[in-house]
Amino acid sequence: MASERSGSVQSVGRAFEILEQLAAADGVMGLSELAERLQLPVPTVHRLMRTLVGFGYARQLPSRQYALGPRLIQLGAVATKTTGAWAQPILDGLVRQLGETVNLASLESDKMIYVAQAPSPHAMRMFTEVGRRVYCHCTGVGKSVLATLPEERVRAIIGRVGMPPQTSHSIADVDSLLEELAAIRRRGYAIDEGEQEVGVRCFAVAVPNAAVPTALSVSGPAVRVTTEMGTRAIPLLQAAARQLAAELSGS
Amino acid sequence: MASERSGSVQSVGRAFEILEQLAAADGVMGLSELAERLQLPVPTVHRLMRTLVGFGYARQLPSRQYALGPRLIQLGAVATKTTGAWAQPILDGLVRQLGETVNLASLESDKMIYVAQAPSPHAMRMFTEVGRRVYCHCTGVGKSVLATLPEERVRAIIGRVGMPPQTSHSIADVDSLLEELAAIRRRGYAIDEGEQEVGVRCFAVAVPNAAVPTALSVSGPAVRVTTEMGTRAIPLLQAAARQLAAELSGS
DNA sequence: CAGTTCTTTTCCACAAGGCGGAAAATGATG
DNA sequence: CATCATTTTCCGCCTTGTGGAAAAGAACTG
Repeated sequence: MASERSGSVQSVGRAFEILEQLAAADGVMGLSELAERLQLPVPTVHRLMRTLVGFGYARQLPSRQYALGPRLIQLGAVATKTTGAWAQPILDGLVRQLGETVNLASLESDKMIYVAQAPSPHAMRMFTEVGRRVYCHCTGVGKSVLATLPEERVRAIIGRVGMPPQTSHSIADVDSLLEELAAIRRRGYAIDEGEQEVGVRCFAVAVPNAAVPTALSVSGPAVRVTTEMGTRAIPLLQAAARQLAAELSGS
Repeated sequence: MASERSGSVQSVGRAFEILEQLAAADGVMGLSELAERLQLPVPTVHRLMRTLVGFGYARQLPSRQYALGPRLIQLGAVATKTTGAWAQPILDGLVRQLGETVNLASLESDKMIYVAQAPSPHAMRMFTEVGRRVYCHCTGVGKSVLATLPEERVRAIIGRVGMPPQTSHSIADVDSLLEELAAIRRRGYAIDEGEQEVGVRCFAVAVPNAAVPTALSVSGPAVRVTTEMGTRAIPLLQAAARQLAAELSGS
């Protein structure tokens, strides 16, 4: 599950696996359960937990269970700001022109993670939090990014995380996906037709030559985000993507 | 600066010190600068950084500088949710009754960290982000918490972080602070009269018997948060604090 | 309330894993 | 193209983390 690259400091990796595990369980967990899930001896986990608690990255409840600590709040907030800050004005501009939610997402350990968002002014809108992680194969941003990668790397990603379908429209096998990616490369943008969530359509384009593969999308209910809107949105998205790319290499 | 408790795993502690350092510098830093600030040899920092980057908790910019990574966004989001979730309804209730911003903050490594907030409906309001950390001696929540601690512990905290004044109203020496704390214990609540930010008044009470010292406050511009409002707010705050304490021990 | 079982925590001998000095790559600067 | 600054790799030493075993606490139970 966690990406272990060689040359990594073991204990640090394990500490973060613990935090991820807690986050996945959405909050609290006992020591032994934690050890069980991570396939690590209990004392080892305990020592790491003590360290995390000592620093405030985890806390121990009166029930002796563990939870994520408040110190992570600040780190997360700063990370959000620094990751998305440079993009925010551009996203805001797009929302002003298009009136629908615009997202920026990057490839991170085989999934897409949303790093910035400008929400639509509409009351009924997508519920997508910055920081959320989604599969590549069934999202506009994910497919745009995959389309920029060599086939072997796409296969590697799918091999590791699989292609669990999110809706009945989700692409379910590798061959269909590769075909779709070819189509995306041809036309220069990706469409998500309710593949991630029923009734939601999304247009997406990749940010060219980004150091870490990144894409930009507009999404909203299919009744508002129509094909006609697409013809208007695509050029704007592509322009914004180029602008982001420029800023990215500029700094 | 960072709280090192014995029995901690060295490399894990260092890894987090790196992240904190990056967060403090509000974003990006080169390897050698990082090593310099942490007083650690460059190769050591490099190895830890490689680990952090490998896992996605840090990223390396094209300029080879390092920044906080997107993976922290999610951890922070979950931490925020699980830390403040149980308190949110109570805070929301207070805002409905008082019409001003309500904050919940906990003591964490000698400073107060905001763990939950319910913002005032007013347009002009305090800008306080959840996750932000402030000094104890010049905030309502901080003073309320200090007032619950034994004098020696207060002295220890001040000894470590000092009392840098934030405004001309800030308490600037230990003796005045201890007097103020005595007054707070007598009357049962703390007042912050523009000690943290000019023109902002704040009433605060500690959550009794919390495992980790925690306090609750209402704050806003002094023109709205008047002394008269205080007489109305204090009993509500105290009731809410008791309610929080109950929930805290209940779970 | 002793007896049983589960979980958390402490202890400690062992050696794996991390450490950091030195040197090699890489890239910036004049 | 030489020089300087910074990042990255290498590798031997030994500190530091590891995890089995056992103790200390909670939580059930008859």
